[in-house]
Amino acid sequence: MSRKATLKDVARRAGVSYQTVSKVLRDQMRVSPEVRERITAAVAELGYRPNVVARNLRAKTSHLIGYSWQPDRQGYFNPILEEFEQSIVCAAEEFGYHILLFPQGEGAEQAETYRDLVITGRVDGFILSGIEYHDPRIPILQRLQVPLVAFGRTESDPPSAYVDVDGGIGVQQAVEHLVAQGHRRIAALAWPEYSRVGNERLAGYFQAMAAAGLPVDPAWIVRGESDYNYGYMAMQQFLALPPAQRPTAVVTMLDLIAIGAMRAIEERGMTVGRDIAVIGFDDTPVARYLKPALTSISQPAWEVGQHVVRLLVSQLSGETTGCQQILLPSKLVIRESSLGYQPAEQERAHV
Amino acid sequence: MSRKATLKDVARRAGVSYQTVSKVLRDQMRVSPEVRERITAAVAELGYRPNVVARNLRAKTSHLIGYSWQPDRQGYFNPILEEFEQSIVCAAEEFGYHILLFPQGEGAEQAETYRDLVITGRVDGFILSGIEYHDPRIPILQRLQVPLVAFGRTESDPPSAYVDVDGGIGVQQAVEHLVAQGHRRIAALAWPEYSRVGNERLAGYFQAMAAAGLPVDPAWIVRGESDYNYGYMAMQQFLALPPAQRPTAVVTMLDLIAIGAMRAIEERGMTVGRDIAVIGFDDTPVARYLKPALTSISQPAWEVGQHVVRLLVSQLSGETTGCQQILLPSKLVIRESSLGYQPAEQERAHV
DNA sequence: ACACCACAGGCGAACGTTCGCCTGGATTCA
DNA sequence: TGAATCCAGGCGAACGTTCGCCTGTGGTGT
Repeated sequence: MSRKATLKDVARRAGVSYQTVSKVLRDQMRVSPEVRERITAAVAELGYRPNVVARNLRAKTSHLIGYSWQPDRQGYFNPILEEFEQSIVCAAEEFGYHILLFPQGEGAEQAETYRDLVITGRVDGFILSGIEYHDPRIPILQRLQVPLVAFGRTESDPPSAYVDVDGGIGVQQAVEHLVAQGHRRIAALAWPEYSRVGNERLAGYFQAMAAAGLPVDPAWIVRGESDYNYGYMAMQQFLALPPAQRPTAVVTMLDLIAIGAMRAIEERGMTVGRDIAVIGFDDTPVARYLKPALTSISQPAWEVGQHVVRLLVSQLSGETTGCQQILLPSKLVIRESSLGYQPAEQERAHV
Repeated sequence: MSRKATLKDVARRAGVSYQTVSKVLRDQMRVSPEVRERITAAVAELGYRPNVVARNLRAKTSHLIGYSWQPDRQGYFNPILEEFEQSIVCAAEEFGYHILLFPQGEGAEQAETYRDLVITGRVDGFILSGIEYHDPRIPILQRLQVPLVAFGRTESDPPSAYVDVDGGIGVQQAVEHLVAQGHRRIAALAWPEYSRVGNERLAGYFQAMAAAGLPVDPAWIVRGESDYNYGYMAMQQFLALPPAQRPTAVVTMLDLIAIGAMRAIEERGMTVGRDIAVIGFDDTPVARYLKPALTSISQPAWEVGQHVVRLLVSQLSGETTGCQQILLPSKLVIRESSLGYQPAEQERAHV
């Protein structure tokens, strides 16, 4: 095995032309059982495996899928994307594809990167995550006419394929759950207005509040970035409100934000759950081990990955099958941080 | 741009042979300024980029690096590997390589996967993580004569390249820190004996205890897997020991284990830090946000990735440069969970 | 004026496949 | 028995590069 065996080596050993070997191995040709036997024997003896580079050159394909992902800010963790990545790798393998990772660059340089990967024939298609409004990657790739599937709703024209999690449903469930626990003043720690994902989730909040016939005080909606401090500061802001206006429950966009909020509550000498309920998002692995255990909204990241790959492979094999846009529900996971609510004195008087 | 431009297209436009274009673009040939100008103009107009598949076929290379990684058990999170992965992707790109992900299979099937990736010419080399004693992947790849660099110490013969974090140093620092805080009975929540990484870290513990002249009670060493429950149960076990034998500080192998231990302490009505100090490992992003904030040992995962890629690329370019084994130090990050120790009455009497 | 050399640039071949068409011998049918 | 049919298998070409060698021209030294 000093040199890798090629079709010609196998052919010489089997006493046929190398093209015949190629065809037989791919079941493209009927041959006598005897010849077939000689060929398979030669393949086994030489340990022959087709050279994918040569194959790809001929077929103008690479059987590689590019996965564009943005390196996380230091210290920010995203278990959802981690699970998603594992999912697409496993799914791709089943279809005979592999995942090529590349970091997402900035602006024009980024466009060049995509163009390069496509034009140089490195990848056959793309998977994108972290889709935001007017994501610049979509038009770039559409102009290159390369198949793509996004994890996240896209609003391009023509429409492009995507799979997304309906975060609104989870938030809606969360609000309903809080209402059932007796909460009436429910706040939301949202993301900035430019965040598509954040707005979709927030919509679930408004919908559920309206459905429950509860008013929404503008002071209950605070927007900020994905970090602990935002949750901490925003909760302090809530706690500074007069008791009658102060929310008794908070829905957040991220577990880390929820953790910040929980800390602010505790530092005020209050108890999370009993005094103020807190709900996170993503159901980070540690959520269940926090004290109190954090109620959170979990995303079916694995399923998303499976669907994404399935859609992309169907595009790559030329099938223009119907619906290329899939929405999966998120799901509320109830734990201690949203249980045990005991309204304060004046509250109970009101009810 | 309906069809991708090739060397021949550029050559036709520039009025030279396509081989000349190839050589000029790679600076392998001196040409008249005039011809060079015509060629670069043609390249720009056609948006030509060399087809990497064809190039790789000719050069018998793929410029792809395989990264073998084991899908995590559900709910287990490993921010270290996440950071490591991002690091190798970025570093590889700088050298003109890309990272190909593939899930690690089991046993014989696994060997077949590696063989396939190499023999079919898909990847030029491998990066491995999660190295354990007698890792089966090393001999497989060595037999295939394919360059590899591991994240984790290997003890193969002939030796193979690796980069690893010296976890022992961090544990040593942790113990020294605990001793400085006044602790004398320090326990260790270790990993099973088959864990190479665990044993290396535990060695740091023994070394530091010996250096401080402190005896180690066998009851203080407990072994278990990487989960919350192990930390929780083991700590309960410690708490059941008679006060004079009970450890006042615990060093663990993972933040999640430390979290379990903290919970057991709190449930017993004791205070982490003041009564019993707890130290984690990996410095997970949430560690600083726990209550109390968790002292932990951080690994320079990003640097490890940079070194791994550098070593691999040097192997791939045929350089047999000297030292191919690098050990980077881990570092103790002190937070509340190991501060504020106040020995109980009888302890102070002893001192 | 002749041999020599440097150098710009061309040309054929090779990398390992896959694809489409061709060939020649055996089989079938009238 | 002759022509039409079938089928196993061969052959040349192509995918887009890179590599090594060859050629022709212009300049230089004697």
